[in-house]
Amino acid sequence: MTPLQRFEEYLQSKGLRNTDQRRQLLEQVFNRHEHFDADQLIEQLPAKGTINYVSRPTVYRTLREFVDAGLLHRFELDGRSVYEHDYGYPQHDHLYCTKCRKLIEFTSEETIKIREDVAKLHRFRAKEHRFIIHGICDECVKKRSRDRRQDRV
Amino acid sequence: MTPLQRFEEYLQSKGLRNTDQRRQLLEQVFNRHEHFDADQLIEQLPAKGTINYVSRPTVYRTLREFVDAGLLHRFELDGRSVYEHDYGYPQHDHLYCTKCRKLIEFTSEETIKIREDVAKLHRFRAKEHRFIIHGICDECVKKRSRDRRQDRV
DNA sequence: TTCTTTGCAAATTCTTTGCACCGAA
DNA sequence: TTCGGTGCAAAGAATTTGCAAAGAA
Repeated sequence: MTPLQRFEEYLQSKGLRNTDQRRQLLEQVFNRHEHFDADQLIEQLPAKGTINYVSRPTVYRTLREFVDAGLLHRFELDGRSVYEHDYGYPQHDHLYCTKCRKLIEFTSEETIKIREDVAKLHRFRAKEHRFIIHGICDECVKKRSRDRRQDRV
Repeated sequence: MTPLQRFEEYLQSKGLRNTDQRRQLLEQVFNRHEHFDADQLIEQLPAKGTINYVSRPTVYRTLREFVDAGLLHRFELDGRSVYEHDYGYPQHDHLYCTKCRKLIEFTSEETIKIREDVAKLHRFRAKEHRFIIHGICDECVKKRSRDRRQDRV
């Protein structure tokens, strides 16, 4: 089932309507695979006054629906919401470069095991988790040492 | 070295000043060990008009200094900043009950190992990490099933 | 004295809401 | 025809900033 089909089913089940704006946003969101926030999505949409324009409140409302429908994952980074594909996409965690703000995905079976062990130990009903490792990515480390060399010349 | 001594040293090294407000906030913050956000801290401070009142902007500015000084850790939860003791306190991660909003600490050596392995694999300079498991704590599970039983009566 | 700090008010950033009109089913 | 959806403007929540007065060293 494609994200579109899945979303249509969700709308049906909730008695919601399939509008131009929702289709437009779904297409933009599943067009590419990168992580994004509300502003980045709005930037890649048709501008105000153009055809297919979608207002900011509608973007926020629709992103919430995508999360409810199980199409997107939401998490917080630097105080704002970041979204990524969820539907049909395997569980993973992230490395976050605090220099270039890039998110790198990683998977580790160990993580799930820790989650289960810890939850059992604390009698805790784990629903989901966020494991984010902050640091500097390889590119930024290289760029920085290059810059330092040039500074000395 | 107590947090106060450590902070005084930090202020010295930066050429900053030891004010009533900073001392007041340090005392309030290290008085208890719970996690807190800016609002919770402000609530436990003397009210406006009272002696030892500290304004909201100063609370935010000072919390940032405590983080810079290595006294506090900051992380994001539900879109706002949460602080906890860092200085002299061992590394740990959290279970977060989405029902009662309680934060439960846990430690796991495995977590550090995953962080190291993943960082090496991706040539990533890891500085810190946030591992938060969302779910329902034991108390809330029990309370909920109690409520359900009563509903049926 | 000098330069940092503070409180106030206002600005910012991100997100949500009220409401009148529009539109899918 | 009936509700749900949309855009607009405005409201909110959390946090930050400009500035003049107060205060530490």
